[in-house]
Amino acid sequence: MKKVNVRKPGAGRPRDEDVTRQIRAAAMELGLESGFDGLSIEAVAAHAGVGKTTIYRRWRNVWSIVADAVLDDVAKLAPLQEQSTARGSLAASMRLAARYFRGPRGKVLRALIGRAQVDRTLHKALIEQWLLARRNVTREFVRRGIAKGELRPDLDPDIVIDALYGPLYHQLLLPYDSGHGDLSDAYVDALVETVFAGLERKGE
Amino acid sequence: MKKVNVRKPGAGRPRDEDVTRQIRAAAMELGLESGFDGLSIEAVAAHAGVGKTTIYRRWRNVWSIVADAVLDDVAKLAPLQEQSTARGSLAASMRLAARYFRGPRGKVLRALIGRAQVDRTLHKALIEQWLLARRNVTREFVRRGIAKGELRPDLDPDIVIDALYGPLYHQLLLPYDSGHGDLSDAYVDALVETVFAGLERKGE
Amino acid sequence: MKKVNVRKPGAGRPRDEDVTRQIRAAAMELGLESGFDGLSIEAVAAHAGVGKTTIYRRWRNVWSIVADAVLDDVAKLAPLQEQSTARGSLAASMRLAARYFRGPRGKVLRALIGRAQVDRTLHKALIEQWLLARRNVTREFVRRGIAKGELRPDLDPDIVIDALYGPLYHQLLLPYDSGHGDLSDAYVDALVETVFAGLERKGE
Amino acid sequence: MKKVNVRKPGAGRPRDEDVTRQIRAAAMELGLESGFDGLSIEAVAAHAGVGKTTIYRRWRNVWSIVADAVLDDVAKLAPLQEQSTARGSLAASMRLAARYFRGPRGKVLRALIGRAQVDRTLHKALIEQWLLARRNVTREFVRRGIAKGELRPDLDPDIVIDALYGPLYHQLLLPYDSGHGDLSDAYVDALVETVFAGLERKGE
DNA sequence: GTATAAACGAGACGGTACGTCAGGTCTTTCT
DNA sequence: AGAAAGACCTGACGTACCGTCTCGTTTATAC
Repeated sequence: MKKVNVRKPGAGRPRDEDVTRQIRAAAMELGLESGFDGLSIEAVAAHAGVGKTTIYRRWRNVWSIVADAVLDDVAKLAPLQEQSTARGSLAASMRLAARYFRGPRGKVLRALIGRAQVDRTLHKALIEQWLLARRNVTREFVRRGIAKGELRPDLDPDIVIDALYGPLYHQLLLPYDSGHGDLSDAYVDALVETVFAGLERKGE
Repeated sequence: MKKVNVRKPGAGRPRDEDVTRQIRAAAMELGLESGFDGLSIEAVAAHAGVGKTTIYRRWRNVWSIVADAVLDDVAKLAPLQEQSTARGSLAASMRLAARYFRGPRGKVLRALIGRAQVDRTLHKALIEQWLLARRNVTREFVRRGIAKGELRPDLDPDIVIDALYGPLYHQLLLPYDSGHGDLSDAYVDALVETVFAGLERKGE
Repeated sequence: MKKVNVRKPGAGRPRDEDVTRQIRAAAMELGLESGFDGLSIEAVAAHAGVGKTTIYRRWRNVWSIVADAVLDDVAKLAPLQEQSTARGSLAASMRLAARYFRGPRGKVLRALIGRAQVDRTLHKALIEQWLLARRNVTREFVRRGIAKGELRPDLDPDIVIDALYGPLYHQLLLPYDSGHGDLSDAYVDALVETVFAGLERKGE
Repeated sequence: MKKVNVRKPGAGRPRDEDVTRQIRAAAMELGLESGFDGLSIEAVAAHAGVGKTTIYRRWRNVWSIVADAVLDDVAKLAPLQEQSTARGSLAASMRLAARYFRGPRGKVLRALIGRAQVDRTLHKALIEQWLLARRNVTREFVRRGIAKGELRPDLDPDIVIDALYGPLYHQLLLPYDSGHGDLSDAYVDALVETVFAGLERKGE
């Protein structure tokens, strides 16, 4: 999302990285306190003590700033966690994701996913830098589970992940408030249990 | 979402329902052809050949018009379908939902859910008039499945529905384009199969 | 300079003439106190307590406002004065013009003529509404002087007026500060005397 | 107008006079082809292939560049010409001035005088380097004419010059397009004739 | 029938933000 | 130390819409 600077070096004054950070911070701060809707370049510039041009030189619109700020530290904030079993890895990682969703950054992610429905570039960035970055790792959890005989051999990893994470995104974006709609660890555990065991009544 | 009209009736010229329909239509048309982002009251008014006041008299903002247009015909366009088994009912209804998501209205729903992340009123309307309206019926499918011994007796209906529909919304909003990311009937069927059977390898 | 409003009447809210006057006044006030250079639409709007659009709806740029304000009351402020002789009429009118040039409006006129050198529309407006409006009357003074035998019959009225008023504009725009460079009545009188009598030494 | 360079010589890299000339030329070229209004330092720098700083090091603003370019060659381009009689000297010099006014440089002079109405520094420069430079010489023409008995002994040289040159500037800045408004030689001759002979009908 | 009252189209109004341009300064590297 | 490049803050540009407010007109009920 950041403008790549391919240019013969040494020409002109270099971009000030401090300024870049200030802008990112200002955008997040303003967004979190007064809502990401109505977040304007003008306000961010003022709050960061920066000219508008300085912002436009780096990003094309407000959402790019926010996306930049969020996607920069995906890995740190909602990490994936491998354990000895596939079920363990998935459950642990889902709990961490749910925790992230519940926190203040969850609000930002919601706004970002929301805006992405109407902004192709952001949509692409989100899928590539957020979704697929995580899924590529998660798929391996599933594959290893299958290989080790833990999981059914005929499973499609992506469908498995959809069945587990889909509900999480659903609760993030459309929480219908029904007892466990708060993305609690209990909800995650119940969900994992349900999906792993299946819906059908066993035996006889 | 529509402004309630508390007034002694018969006084003054009545609202023209044709005008209301024209505005709704104009909003949808403009949104579908040039994107719901950037859809402005001014443009809708011009396209509908109507004064701005006439719109503000009925709705508080553009998104209310769109929500109104969409939520009006939820039941008709993505109906729920009961069959003899819970699995049958759920699978059939999910296929209809997926079809709706794939169609032109899916684009609108995406935009609406997106916008709702940042607009409390819309968020509430969407959950109540769209999500819960459907879920209340769907829950019965699950309950009857349990009652009939078709499904595990310890299931939480909401978690079941999350596990089945969550992936659908996930694919609607963040399609990561991986083979079956197109909300096809095949995807729905694979998903149903996976969730119903569970992930674990059955003992010997 | 004012936008002519040819439109079926009764359509829409009418322009507010008070607002128009406020804007004109604000422009003049700001210009006189802080210089017409650097006079911005934004400042005028702020000072008049008016939105920018409201200004753009009436004029295309700041100079049009000023021209509008000045040219509106040309006739009142630097009137032409007919007397019994051509010389009397010309001298009296020139004194009034000089007085106008000396006053606060002279500063505005200077700025306006200055700007006109670089703005075709303004140039045209100035010549038509200011210069020719006056000259058409002044020419009659000269013609009548010729008819009455007061002035040489072979004179070209325009050259006569140039010889008399040219110096006045010259002193307005490029005052070289040389004793009588202040557009005083004495200067006007000396000028009239010199031009009327001619430069040549009369043959004995 | 040029920044004077009082500095111990040999310290650092010397100013490149070629660069100075390029900038002057670029300013004139851009001004003549796309109007002196809207002439920007940025554009001049780009057109001259020069950094903005390099310009600011020499001049304080665009108009200083233009003034510099014009005033540099006043003497060459609109010279004063002494002849045997005062009338001859004045008429000849006025024709040369009129020719200059008509030419491409006249457009620049107009713009400069225009801008000077709103820019004190430029105003001062113009009066000193252009107007007074010429007038000091012209005054001698008049004085000698008086001394030789050619002209009335009671004349004020400045008023004489105003009466003759005033109309020229008037026609330059506010050409009202009336037959001879084109600063032609014929116009100059008619003007000289009129002013020298005076307006009054002679004797009997 | 004639008030009265609201809806309606048009468009003016005070605003906010947009994205761009230029101003003048500062900072870097190269000459 | 000069020069070219370009980042930086500032402030104005002219435009698009916002939501509110007149206007004159139309369309209904109620007196």
